[in-house]
Parts: sequence; C-alpha cells; structure tokens
Amino acid sequence: MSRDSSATRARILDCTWNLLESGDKKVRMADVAKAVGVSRQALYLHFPTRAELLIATTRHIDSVKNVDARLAESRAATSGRERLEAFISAWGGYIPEIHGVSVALRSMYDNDAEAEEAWNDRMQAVRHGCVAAVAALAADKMLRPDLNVEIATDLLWTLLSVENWERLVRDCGWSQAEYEIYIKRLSEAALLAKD
Amino acid sequence: MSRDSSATRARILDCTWNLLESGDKKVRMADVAKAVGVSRQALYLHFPTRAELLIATTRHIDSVKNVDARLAESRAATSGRERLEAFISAWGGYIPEIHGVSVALRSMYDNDAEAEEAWNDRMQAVRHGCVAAVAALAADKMLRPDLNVEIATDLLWTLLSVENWERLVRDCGWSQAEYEIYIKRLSEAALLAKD
DNA sequence: CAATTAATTGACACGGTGTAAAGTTGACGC
DNA sequence: GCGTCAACTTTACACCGTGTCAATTAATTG
Repeated sequence: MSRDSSATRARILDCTWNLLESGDKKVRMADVAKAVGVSRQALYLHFPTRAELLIATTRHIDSVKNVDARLAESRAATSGRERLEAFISAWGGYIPEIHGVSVALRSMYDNDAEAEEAWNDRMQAVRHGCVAAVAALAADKMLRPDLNVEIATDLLWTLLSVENWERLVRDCGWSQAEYEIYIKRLSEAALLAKD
Repeated sequence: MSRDSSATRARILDCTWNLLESGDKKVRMADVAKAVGVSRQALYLHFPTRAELLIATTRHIDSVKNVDARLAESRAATSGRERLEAFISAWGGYIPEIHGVSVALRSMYDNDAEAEEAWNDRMQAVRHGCVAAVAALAADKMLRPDLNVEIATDLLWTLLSVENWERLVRDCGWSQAEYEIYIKRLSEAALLAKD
C-alpha cells in the first residue's frame, strides 16, 4: 500500500477520543479531520458515517482501557455483597473514561438508529453485570425481602446509569471517590436486607 | 385585529404539546405547522425559534396542569417523612405529563444554549423541592447520620431525575404506580436513619 | 516503469432552521 | 363602502452539517 491505512485509522480514533474527552462538545466531522490533519473526506474513507466513527471510538477505548478485564474482576468476588461492590467499582470507575463519547452517542440517539442501538448494546452489557450481582446477593439471601430479582436488577441498573454519574459528578461537583462511596451505600441501602 | 393572534398562539402550543406527547419524536417546525393547519412561517410570527416554542410549550403545560398547586401540597405535610413522600408523589406524578417536551428539550440541550437553560431552570425548581424535603427530614432528626444535608439533597435530586423515570417506566416497563412505590422506598432507604 | 491505493480538492444534494419580501384576506373605524 | 392595519400566505433563499461523487496527486511496491 502507499500509506498505512490502519495507522491513520488509529490516528482518527485517537483524535476523536481526545476531542470528545476534552469536552468541547460540537465534535463535527470537520473538527476531527482538522485535528487529525487530514481532509474531511478522508474520514469517510475509513468510517461510513459519523455514528460509526463514534461507535468505533468507543470500541477503541474499550480495548485500550481493557474494560473486559476490569469487569471480570467483579466476577471473582466470593460473597454477594463483595461482588456488588466490586461491580460498582469496576463500572463506576469506567464511566468517566467513556463519558465524552457517551455524551456524543446519546446526543444523536434520537436521530440515528445506529447510535441508539450502539448505546443500548452498551447499556445491556452493564445490565448483565447488574443481573449477576443481584443473583449473587439473592444466593446469599441478602436481598431485601420486598424486592424480587427483576425489580432489584432494574433498580441497580438505574442507579448505575451514566446519567446519574453526570448528575452527581458533573452537576453536583462530587469527586469520583465520593461518587463511588455514596453510590455503593445507596445501592446497598436499596438492595440489601437489613440484618 | 383581523384574526385573533393569541388564539392561534394557543392552538400552536396545544398542537406542539400533542405532537410531543404522541411520542412521534421528530417534531419539526413543519410538523407543527401542518398539525395546526398553518404555514411554517406563521410559527415564526409567534415564536422566534424552535427552542422558544418548546419552552413556551412547557410553560403552557405547567399552567394547564397546575404544577405549582401540586407541589404546594407537599409543603403542607407535617412530618419530614410525610413531606418527602408527598413531594415524590407530586413530582413523580408530574413527570409523565411533561415527558414528551422534556425529551425534545433535552435532545437540543447540546446545540442550543437557550434550551439548556430552560431545562436547567426546570431541574433547579425540582432541586428546591428536594432541599425542602431534606431540610424537613433533618429537622425531624430522621436523616441518616452518614449524610449531610447537601449530599442528601444531591442524592434525592438524582433519584428523582426524569432520566431515572424513563429508565424504569419506559425501558424497564414499570407502571407509574410501581415507579412511585419503589422510588419512595428507595429514597427512604437512601435518606432515612434506620431506627 | 506500471500498478495500486491513500489521500486531496472541489463540487453538490439533502434536510432542517431561520430570514426576507411581496401579496392576500378579513375585521374594524370612519 | 373604503381604507387601513395586522394576521397569515407563498416563494425564495442563506446557512450548516452530513454524506456523495469524480477527477487528480503522490507514494509505495512488484
């Protein structure tokens, strides 16, 4: 080949990531192109649409940040309660990493079916983690008696939403550490039987 | 005047409301115009921008649905706990009424400073209610000892977000009644000292 | 050298918002 | 009845951002 296609593809992903994370919202295709130092049209040589660029960027972040390994940790915990805490640490600690791209993806949620699907996929993955954590609690008979597994999963999934993280950390000015502490307490207050 | 200006203005607001609430997302100026039976340009005779039309629509809904009176109820409660429950009922019951317009407003949050401000105003109003409810709990010495008033307010405000309502009612398929029951329990588990 | 391929340049269609200008229609006062 | 004012219409267009297309340039490799 003349120039290394996969290398520029990687540069595009990195620059997109940077732009998104720098919080300058308004990341247009032209902005990315400028940041990469490439023509706007070159982007379309690598990614068919803006939505696909964003989705590819999340996957890129996932692989760089090793999200699978992080979440795997929570599966190692023995007790249900430890598992819950480990999962909250893993996911809660991952939210700030993907926050920029999550904002971009969600902001095109309404207009773009592809973006919607990508976002939902992501959220379903989180839900799987919630299901597992709640199941572990139930196995330990630690689940509040007035909750069934389904309801408890819905609640935990809701508590751990990116939107709630944004509210607390961005809007309320909490530190990441505060977020993790209080969201753990909250989750436990919500799910655990008082004993 | 030739035709009653304020009457068509009201018709525009009603039709916008209907369209937004019918969930057909994609409510463009042209869609509203068609629904009202008026030219697209006529809309701009009454509202300078789409954002202002949406904002005016929320105000219109507020006055029709009498949001102030609803929230006033919660201020009548005597004990802190009653006040918390009353506030959750009032606001939680109001969310579905404004859900359509809230989606539209939030979807232009990133692009439109005016829409952002309007949405934030709304959320600040809710926060005032949270502040009052938490203060009432604190006055009754019912607040969890490991929470201060500020943190407790942040938490309650977060729990009562429109986004959480959407997650539970729309995405998880909860009924409005379930939402209110479980969000009350959750809020109490989060905020109340166990006694 | 020739073939291949990344990337460039410049032009354009589309959809949605908002603007501008000229024309139509109806109610009202005189 | 007539003129006037204001609501509304029609048509046209500018702007922005996405995505498409075609012709061209440049670098690598057999």
